[in-house]
Amino acid sequence: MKIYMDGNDTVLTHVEDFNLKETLECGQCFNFVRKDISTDNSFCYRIIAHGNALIVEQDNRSKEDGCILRLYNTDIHEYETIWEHYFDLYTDYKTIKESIIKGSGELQDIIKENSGIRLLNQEYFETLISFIISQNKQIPQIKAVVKNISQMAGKVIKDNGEEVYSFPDALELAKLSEENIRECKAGFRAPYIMDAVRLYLDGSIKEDEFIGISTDDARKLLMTVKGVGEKVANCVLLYSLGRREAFPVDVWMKRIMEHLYFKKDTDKKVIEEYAYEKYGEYAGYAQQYLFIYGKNNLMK
DNA sequence: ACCCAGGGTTGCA
DNA sequence: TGCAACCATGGG
Repeated sequence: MKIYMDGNDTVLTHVEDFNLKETLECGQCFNFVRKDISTDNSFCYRIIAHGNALIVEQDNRSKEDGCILRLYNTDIHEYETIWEHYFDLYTDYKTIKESIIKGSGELQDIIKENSGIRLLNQEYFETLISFIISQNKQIPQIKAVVKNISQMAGKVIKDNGEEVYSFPDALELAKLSEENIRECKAGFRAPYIMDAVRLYLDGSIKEDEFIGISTDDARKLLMTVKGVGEKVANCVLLYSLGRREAFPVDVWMKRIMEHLYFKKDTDKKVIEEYAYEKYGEYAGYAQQYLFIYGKNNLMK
């Protein structure tokens, strides 16, 4: 990978195993919009993360040498402090993909076709609230609630001539009433969000509490929040706390794993443990490919 | 007028 | 421990 500045933009070339569309639209992230300047040859998105807004474009014309990414109005410092980590760009996906294919040949085609999916490293508090919102909702609705909450409690960010809003931190969110949160269309999840904010601010689930504890203990700690069960906790672990062995099992992952391996109705906890035995530290990555597999083969 | 959405809690056996 | 009703809201 090569990095240089072009005017106000940071440009990355020879980026391997990276696809912006696959990465954003696989259900791990809700704080982005596709920009209408996307074309057949390039995809352009605005992502809001870590208090910043980023317009990023992937040019798909140069596949042999890896892709080209343009981060608009972004200097190298911002790239290195925020986006390199966010996009998981220092992780070698070749090894990961080879390891998964070795144990699961049936995923080979899917991994080759979607070889650019990356696991993002998102902000912990935002991820926690977002996946509390996600329960029993579809992705467009989740995105709408995230946007509503940001507009109500976040900070204004001026980005390329437009005004957008950051996802509020815990102190900003704490200023809202449960009724305010309901107005954002959070529905019955509003008290769950209140509970998460309360526990975050009293320190019991802040980031530091997760340092040096096992993933099982981390999962249990997250599940002390009302409205956080196994699935939501695993999403938070996987997408924001760097626990790449976490394996969220939702209704679809249950169907997919039953279809591929169990051939019968199987408890979600059993599926999660099987995935950890089969994929180990790469279980979370495998989950992304499995989901695409299911989307292509089982969902209609 | 239904039914379901990448769930979780509560209540009741 | 297991199961199913219920939870707001929007879209098919």
